[in-house]
Amino acid sequence: MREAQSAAARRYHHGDLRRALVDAARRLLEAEGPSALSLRAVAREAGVSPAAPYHHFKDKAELLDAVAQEGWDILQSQMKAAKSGAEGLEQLTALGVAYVAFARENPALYRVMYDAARDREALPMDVKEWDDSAYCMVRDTMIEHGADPRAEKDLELATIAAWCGAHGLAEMTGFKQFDHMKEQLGGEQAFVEQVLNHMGLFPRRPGSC
Amino acid sequence: MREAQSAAARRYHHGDLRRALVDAARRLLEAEGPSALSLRAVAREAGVSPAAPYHHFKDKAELLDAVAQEGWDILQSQMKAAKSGAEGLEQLTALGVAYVAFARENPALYRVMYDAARDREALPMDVKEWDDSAYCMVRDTMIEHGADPRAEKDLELATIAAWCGAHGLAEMTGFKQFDHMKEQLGGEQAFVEQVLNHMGLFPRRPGSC
DNA sequence: GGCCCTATCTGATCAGCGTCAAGATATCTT
DNA sequence: AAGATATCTTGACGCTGATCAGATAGGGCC
Repeated sequence: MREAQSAAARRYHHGDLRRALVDAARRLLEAEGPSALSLRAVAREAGVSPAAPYHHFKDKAELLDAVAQEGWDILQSQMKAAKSGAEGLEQLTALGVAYVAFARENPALYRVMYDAARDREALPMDVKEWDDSAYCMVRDTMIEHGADPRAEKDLELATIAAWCGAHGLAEMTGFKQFDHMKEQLGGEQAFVEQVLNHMGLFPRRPGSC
Repeated sequence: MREAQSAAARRYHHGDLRRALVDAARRLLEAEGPSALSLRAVAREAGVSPAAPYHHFKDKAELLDAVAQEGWDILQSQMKAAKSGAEGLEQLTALGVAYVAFARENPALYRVMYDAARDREALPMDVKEWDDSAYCMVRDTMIEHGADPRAEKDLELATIAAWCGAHGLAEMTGFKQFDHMKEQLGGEQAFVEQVLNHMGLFPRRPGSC
């Protein structure tokens, strides 16, 4: 029953229960999906009583926020890797693909992340100032490939449009309505790339097109 | 305690409890938000015992699916109205604005709609065949304004891209990160229009741009 | 080293949830 | 009129998030 805990973990005073709870939550999330993620189940998984988490988190929402924050960190690092794995303008598509891939490979985590953002505005609030944030990565990539950094408004709108498009695609890629198209294009990856290319990923110069 | 019910509604046999339950659910949803939408609360609001709904819906999810279906119907009719209130290429933007406006004005309902779609694939499955569906409205509008109906794949990809973009924008427009930009543009409506215009709403002809 | 203070964890408890089974009641059919 | 059927109620079960008093352990102070 307690094989999931390390020797250190089963002491009365746990050592780092906060960490252990977040890990347990992520384990449960992956194994059982978001609906199974009860605070009591997390406590059970971590091998402590149902009331123990309340010494480390104000309530369930605060635990979920911590899980979500880890999700943003992982997403950010995967996008960083994707960017450096591509060249030229394809970096933008690569960022989008990495975003959607993360959401598709970690659907439960991605959902927790956005539920936290919606319900409690628990997005990293400094997302625009933080140099490594997904937001800044997209914006900077646009600049690196010719977007005018002085057209600040256009640049920001284009970044927002790209983010929204990626988020929408991430949530809808799994819809069965698109199965036929995915098949026709030779897989989900190709489908995602094509849809991304149909979005205005690159900022429009005034009067272009 | 029972003033919410009509005379007919308070009989032992309700008459049309199914309808009353869906209405009660929508009332609760608007008043208290999605988290308050318990089956027991819906039954209470309809003036009926907690077990009564089970004679009309298999479980809570099936009730939510019925609520979601009404949401799609309303969204569709609002988009139809928006299209006929605009001219030329602006019809496409108008469709997008109407979509986002619906989501913003009925956030709880919109969320129920997409949760149903995600968790139980409870989207109107014939969305592509149904002439008045949002999907077909967008696709047909593109054709009416010069998109080549024979480039079926491109057309479909463009429609999907538009849908994903609108959905993403609908879910993210409320984020505080964008407040500065909304203010700068003179309101949320203008913000939505601008972001939509930065998405590739219109299908790309091969080689354009 | 011994002692107390404080942070941490447990166990019991509460109201509310989704769901089900058994029984009561009204409507429909014949 | 009577029996069959659909509908609703009552009562229960196990689960949830949350709170509280009490048990326990570790760190700082003498």
